[in-house]
Amino acid sequence: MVKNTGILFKDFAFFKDLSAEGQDFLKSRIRLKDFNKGEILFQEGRPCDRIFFVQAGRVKIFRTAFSGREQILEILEKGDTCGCHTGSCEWFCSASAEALSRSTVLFLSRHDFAKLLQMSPNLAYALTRLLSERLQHYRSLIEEVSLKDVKKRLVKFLLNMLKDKEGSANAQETLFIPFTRQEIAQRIGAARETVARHLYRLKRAKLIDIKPHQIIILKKEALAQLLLQ
Amino acid sequence: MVKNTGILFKDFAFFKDLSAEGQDFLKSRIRLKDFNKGEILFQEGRPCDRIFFVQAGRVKIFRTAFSGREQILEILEKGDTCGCHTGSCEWFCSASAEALSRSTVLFLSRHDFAKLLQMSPNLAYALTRLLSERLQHYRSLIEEVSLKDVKKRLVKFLLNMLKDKEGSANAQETLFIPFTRQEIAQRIGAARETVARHLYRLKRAKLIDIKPHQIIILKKEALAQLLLQ
DNA sequence: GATGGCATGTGACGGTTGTCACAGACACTC
DNA sequence: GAGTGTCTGTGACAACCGTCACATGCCATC
Repeated sequence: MVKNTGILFKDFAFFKDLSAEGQDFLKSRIRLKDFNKGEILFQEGRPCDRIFFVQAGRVKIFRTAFSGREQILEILEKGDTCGCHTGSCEWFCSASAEALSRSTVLFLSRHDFAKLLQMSPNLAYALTRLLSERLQHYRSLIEEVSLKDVKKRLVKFLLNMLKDKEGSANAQETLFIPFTRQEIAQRIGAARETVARHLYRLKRAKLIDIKPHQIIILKKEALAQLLLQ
Repeated sequence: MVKNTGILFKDFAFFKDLSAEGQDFLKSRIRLKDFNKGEILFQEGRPCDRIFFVQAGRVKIFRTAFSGREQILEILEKGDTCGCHTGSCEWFCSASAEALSRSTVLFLSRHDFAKLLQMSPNLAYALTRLLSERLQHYRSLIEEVSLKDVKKRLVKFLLNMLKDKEGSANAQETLFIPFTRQEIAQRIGAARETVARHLYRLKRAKLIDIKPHQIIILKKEALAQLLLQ
């Protein structure tokens, strides 16, 4: 079932301080599973009996309204893990998860993870850091969705993608966008059409250029300026 | 400076598993401070060098937009603590905090708290739980602000207040509302006027009744029904 | 009892945004 | 190359909501 678990500690900074005992336990208990694009890892409201770690691919964590509209809470990539780590008090999934592309995921039962936490105090400490970072991300998302209009949220999204890219410091940068307009909309809490409209408004203002799967940032400073209004 | 620290372990379930060593350390390092209504505990963006625990009163954690509009992220009461607990990676406050009423707050420096975490593995474990719960709260808030209209958010707010009250199971319940309309609006991400309008719409529909500082839930089931649309 | 400050209710108005509908572009399969 | 499905842009429209403005009510303080 578990192929090349050696890779485990390379991909997950999270496990790097695990004791030898903890490593053995982890290796013996962890399970590997592949998901195709569109497959559901778990669903909001269902019993939550295991936690997972993304080894490859991209997984979206999201909430769905009765209307069918979705809000993406976060997108997990290699090395990331879901937020359902409490020892015992959280019995139901507080969100759903779906693979955005073919993904490889490591699973551990809640029970085993709790045991692992008890065995390795360092791990609990590392977890508090990880959860704290997630908390900050959520705080920003709340502020944006609640207090900023779609235009600002979109610009912030583009500038964040640029930051993550951390490439050359050119004034003109090409962003490869691995998301559909629909997915961008669901991330920033808007409708697909509204996102398309704002993108073209930015293009007409000559702040960006739009190519298939790409967005070229023409005036980074001017975009940043838009956020300060 | 620290009067009757004995009360510490009674009010904070969080510290109950602390080792004797940890207790001594905590008692020697913790500081107490009172805040009047409206006073700022810390401000977004400023260096974040200490964490705090609310012993009495109510403290709002919030974000402010350039426009001046606020979104309340959470309200801390007796026994609660702020979310800025990471050991070293979070140097700036990711939100602001203000006392909603006269409040007594315990302070610990970041450095001391990190030391305490290292000393007491149980504490780190308890902290992961606490952060996980906060994460869930944030997930709900994001969904509501992003996917629900003000009417639904308001009804959800009322029903949550009813749940927290955990009193008698009467069909007709009186809620004491310790918030101004403005504060309710800032909690659910809306404008003061919109909240007032929706409240009166609910009153005209005979689902609630409105008295000074009180809201009487007349038809709990019908209110819950509104959320399922 | 008069005054001022604050919380509140209400009307008018405009802007943003979601929804519906449809057409074009593109990739992929048969 | 035809057909199919998905992604995308765009127009029309209604509705929700925030903002401004103003009146009212309540309370505390003097």
